[in-house]
Amino acid sequence: MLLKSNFVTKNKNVILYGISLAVLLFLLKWLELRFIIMSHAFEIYAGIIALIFTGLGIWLALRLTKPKIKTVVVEKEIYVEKPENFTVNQHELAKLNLSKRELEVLNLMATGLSNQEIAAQLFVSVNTVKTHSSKLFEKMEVKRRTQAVEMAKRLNIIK
Amino acid sequence: MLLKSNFVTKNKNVILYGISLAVLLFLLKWLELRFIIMSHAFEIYAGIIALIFTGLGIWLALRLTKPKIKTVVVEKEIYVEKPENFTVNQHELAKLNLSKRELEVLNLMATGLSNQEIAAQLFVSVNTVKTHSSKLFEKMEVKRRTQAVEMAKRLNIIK
DNA sequence: TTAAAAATCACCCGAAAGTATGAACGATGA
DNA sequence: TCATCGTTCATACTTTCGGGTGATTTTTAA
Repeated sequence: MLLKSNFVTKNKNVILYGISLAVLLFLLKWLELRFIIMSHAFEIYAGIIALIFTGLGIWLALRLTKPKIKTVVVEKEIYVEKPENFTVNQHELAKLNLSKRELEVLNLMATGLSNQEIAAQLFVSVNTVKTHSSKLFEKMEVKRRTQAVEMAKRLNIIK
Repeated sequence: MLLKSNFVTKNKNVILYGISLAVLLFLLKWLELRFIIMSHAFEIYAGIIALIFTGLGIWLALRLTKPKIKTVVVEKEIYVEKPENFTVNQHELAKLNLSKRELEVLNLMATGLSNQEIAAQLFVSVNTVKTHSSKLFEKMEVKRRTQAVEMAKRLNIIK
């Protein structure tokens, strides 16, 4: 049942064409009887056939052509929780011209460590840390470690 | 010249149809001469006309109609880093149980301001700012402003 | 209405932070 | 080779920060 229905659906156009053909042949037979005896009736008859079948062809073509499939890709944005794709802004970092050690101190500062703790981490004296921090404040043109950290995070030079 | 060329281009299909028609009529006339005397030749003739003009109709339709376009929308998921739609983590903020003023001080601290500057911003004395900061350090269980700011940013309670 | 919490301010003190200056040493590069 | 820069450290000094304590006033909630 379903198969038959499917067959009908699939061949709908072919069946319609067949029926149309049958109807037209009947019509033509009738026309033949009416015009066959008239002079020049044949040319008229041929013209009518031509017109009708041209129309039929057009109709068929419109039915049977498969539509072109145009694929439109719509980008759907999915917001992800800040993935760890942090990349250092090398340009800004370069502009600041910080030394390796100064940058280390800056990073440790950003974690909230005191000079004492930073000194312990780097195995140097507190005075050294102070020197580094003073120089990096100067280079960054800030007055406090909090400002330095804020700026560094804003410029994406530390995570 | 250009106008004429444009005209030709625009009506190319119509002209082609005209020419096809002329050729076909000539062909039909010839066929008429050959088959008119044969028995049942007329049915064959009509069939040929029908076939040819059906083909012509199909050809015409394919030429003259705009191609059908079926648009298929495909959603492509692209992952975007959460834009600056910073939202305060109310849950974490509530857990800390900070007062309005303490949160204000915390926010100003995060911008790198000193207690002196914060006091000026809030039109209170430095001592008041100190009191607020001390209490918020206690609530956040940190020892320094830098730690407080680091924690606050990590917990998404300040921008 | 009354108690608790928040906000305000003051004073003191020690710790931490930051400035200034100088010095020593090694690496780097013109 | 000489100058520069980075790193290290020290001393001395000032400023800022943070803890502790206490007090007053306002706001909020029970």
